[in-house]
Amino acid sequence: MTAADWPAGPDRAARIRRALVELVAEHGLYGAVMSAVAKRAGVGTGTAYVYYPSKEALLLDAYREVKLAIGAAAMAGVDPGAAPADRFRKIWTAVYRHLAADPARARFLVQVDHSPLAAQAHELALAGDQDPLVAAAGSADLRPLLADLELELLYDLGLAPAVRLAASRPGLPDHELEAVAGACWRAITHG
Amino acid sequence: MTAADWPAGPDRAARIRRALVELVAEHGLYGAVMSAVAKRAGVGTGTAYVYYPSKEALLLDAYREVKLAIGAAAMAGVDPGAAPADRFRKIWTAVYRHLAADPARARFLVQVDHSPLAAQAHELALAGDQDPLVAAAGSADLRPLLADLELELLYDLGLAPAVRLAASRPGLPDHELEAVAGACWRAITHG
DNA sequence: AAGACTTGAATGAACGTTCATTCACCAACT
DNA sequence: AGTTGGTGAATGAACGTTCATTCAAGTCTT
Repeated sequence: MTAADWPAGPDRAARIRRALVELVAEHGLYGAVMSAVAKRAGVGTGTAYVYYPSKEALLLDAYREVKLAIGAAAMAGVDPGAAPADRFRKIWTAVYRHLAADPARARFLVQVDHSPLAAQAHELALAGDQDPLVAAAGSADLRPLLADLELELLYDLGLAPAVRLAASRPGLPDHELEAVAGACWRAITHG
Repeated sequence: MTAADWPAGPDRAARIRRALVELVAEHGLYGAVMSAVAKRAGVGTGTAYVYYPSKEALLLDAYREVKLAIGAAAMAGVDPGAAPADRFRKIWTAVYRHLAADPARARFLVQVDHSPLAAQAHELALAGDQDPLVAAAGSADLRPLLADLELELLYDLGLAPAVRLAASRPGLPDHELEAVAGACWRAITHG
């Protein structure tokens, strides 16, 4: 490895997670083969197993990382004093823009969310929580506005469309974003 | 084979498709192993290959079948003279109810729709078309009301929530259904 | 040269697919 | 009616491949 290569790779685990995310986005959960993940990360096959005990553990950790980044992006720049509807729109568009800038993450997320790993992944993501909807739904001024539906359902109708949209159409113009965000807000609130 | 067994199995291919749908719903696209599919269908492993050249072909045909059934259920009992918003609500709730009565189909659909097979599956499903949204979106009185978004996006915001809802919450009461259906309608129409 | 880390060929389990064989069924012939 | 022979759907053990995982050997660093 020369100086032109990665700078002695400060975080190999991060590169491995990133490679997994990209390959899952490109070839699906099955198509993302460990040897290919390692190759794209620029490490040997066995190195992945130095950092993770199994492919599943790697998948779950990559999921957690992506979710965490979304949570941070969603919450950055949200004014806690703003009206609930405005806060929601800010969060929604922040999620979309964050993922649209990196569609591989969006596609990765969508695939994991609809796979049998979803249950474990959600549980794990909620544990250390930073999930934007969970945090937002907890606030006292928002909760009475929300329809009486399970959190999972609120997520599916409210924020998940931003994720799927970023996965399939990363280049929507602002006015369409606002329109869809507004529709999602109406979907999760009463009447 | 006695009279108590399957009635001379008029359609083994149908039983194989059904077994696949159930196993994908239970264990995911990967977890649905051909030998298990055959066992659940009550046939030998090789029999699946008498009817289908590959697992992928079987998956796509099962997808087509499920989509076709949804299309039929969605369109049955829709009054072509009704107002567009009412037609949409009828279709939406029909899709939900059809799948909620058989959540395995809903879960199967969701998994395929978010897998790398989605592109092929959609193409194939649109070919023989019976897709409710495509048919509905084509009608002259509805189209001008719809937001200027791609068909795929209209589907994801309009009808797909009914599918996902049926997959995750097959027992929603009528008034919640109406609320969500209304939200979906607002999402795909202007302003 | 000892230690710590990295590697990718080797491993064994599991998968999709094949194919030699079976056998239920039917038609033809006696 | 009973017997024979032909047919092809059905079968499941076996095949070749692929994959996650392991580990003996190599390469740096100190």
